[in-house]
Amino acid sequence: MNSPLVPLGRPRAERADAARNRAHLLTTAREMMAELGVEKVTMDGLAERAGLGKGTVYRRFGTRAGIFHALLDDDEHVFQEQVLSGPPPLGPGAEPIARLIAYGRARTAYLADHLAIVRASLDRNKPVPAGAGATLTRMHLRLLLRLARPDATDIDVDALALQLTAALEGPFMLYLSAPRPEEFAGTPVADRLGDSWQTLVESVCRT
Amino acid sequence: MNSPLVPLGRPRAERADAARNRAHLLTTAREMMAELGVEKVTMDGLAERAGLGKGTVYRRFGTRAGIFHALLDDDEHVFQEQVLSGPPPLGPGAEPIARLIAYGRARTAYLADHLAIVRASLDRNKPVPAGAGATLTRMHLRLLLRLARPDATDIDVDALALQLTAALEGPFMLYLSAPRPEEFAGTPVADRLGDSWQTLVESVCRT
DNA sequence: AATAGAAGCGGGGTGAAGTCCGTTTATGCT
DNA sequence: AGCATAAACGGACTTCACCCCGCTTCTATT
Repeated sequence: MNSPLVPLGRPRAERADAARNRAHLLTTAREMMAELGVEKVTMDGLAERAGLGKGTVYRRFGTRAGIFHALLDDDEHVFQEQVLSGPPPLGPGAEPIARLIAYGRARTAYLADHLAIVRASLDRNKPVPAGAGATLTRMHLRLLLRLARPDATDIDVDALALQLTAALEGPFMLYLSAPRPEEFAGTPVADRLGDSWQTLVESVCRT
Repeated sequence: MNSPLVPLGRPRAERADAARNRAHLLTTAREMMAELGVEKVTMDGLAERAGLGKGTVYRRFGTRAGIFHALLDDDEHVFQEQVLSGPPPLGPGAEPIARLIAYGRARTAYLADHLAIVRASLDRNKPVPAGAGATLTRMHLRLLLRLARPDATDIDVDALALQLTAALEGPFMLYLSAPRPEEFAGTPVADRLGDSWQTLVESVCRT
């Protein structure tokens, strides 16, 4: 018989060699990034250095942005974990407003730390920054806004969440020029944006 | 003698043939955009259709994004004019808060109208959206914020202006997917963002 | 009107992203 | 172990943005 009636919940697991290659490509990409800078990580170069064909690279990651997206994924996951089930005020348990502020600060720091990769993971063809970060931010802000202003029937939570998402992530994605990636992490700029975020949230949530 | 000691305040005016070619290229670009969509406007294609060399296109516009930037320029100029010397509340003469709200609504409408071109004018290499829009927005918001909250020594006007700029323009640049450009102009989405902007500004400027 | 020299022009060249498709290989079944 | 098959692989190919540089044309000057 066909052993399991529902043999494969999903298409089937990734083949072992494929998984190996994915890991290897990611490692190689990180090396190249460290050595040459983000700009110099090309698909051809990566494939060659990894000793694989270009087709393979594309099969695994789809696009150049996809590689950086994958690179981000681990860290993004850790971040998400802390938001969803870490200690307050970032995680659950604190007042919504405190959580909003904490989220903004944490996200600001995260973006500052990952600036180069985040930029590289933007795909100029697809408008929406692929899966990860922005969507999480938007969902989370919407949730917290609703909690913070449960009464407010007058405000458009979806639109506001979208705008605050942009306010939080936009400066890094669009408006701050960063010749040297390390220029933001741990510098006043990130702090100022964090402080300013707090002011913004406090204003918006004042009843 | 060399007639004028400071013969030319600027490098010298654009040569007549160059100006003609620029205009022709812009016209052709508009045609191609209307006919084929933004994506299909390639540098080679544009040059060929205009009956000019690729080199010429590059000399005139520098980069692909530069073309769309130029296409935007006229409208951007009109917009700027209205902000700097049009009738209130968009132009000078109204209360700062009213002007902030009016600016946001006008800018939202503008971006919705020009979505496709604005997107195309983003240069994935240069982080800062080239000259025009964003900088104007940022400057203007900063100015108005200072006027609206002259007392506030506690808030970081620069950072806040940056975040509000992102809140205003970010949704169009990054987060709204627009398979059909006309989907936004004049639809609830733009209105909702405009309304939401008003709420945001009112919150931030409440003393 | 002639002229010098700056500004403009053209199109072949380069590097990188992304596609295609014939070949190879892992995997689950017998 | 042997086999069938879907998945993975590789690398040539296409397309596109952008560069380079020798040649041409405009325009200010005399």
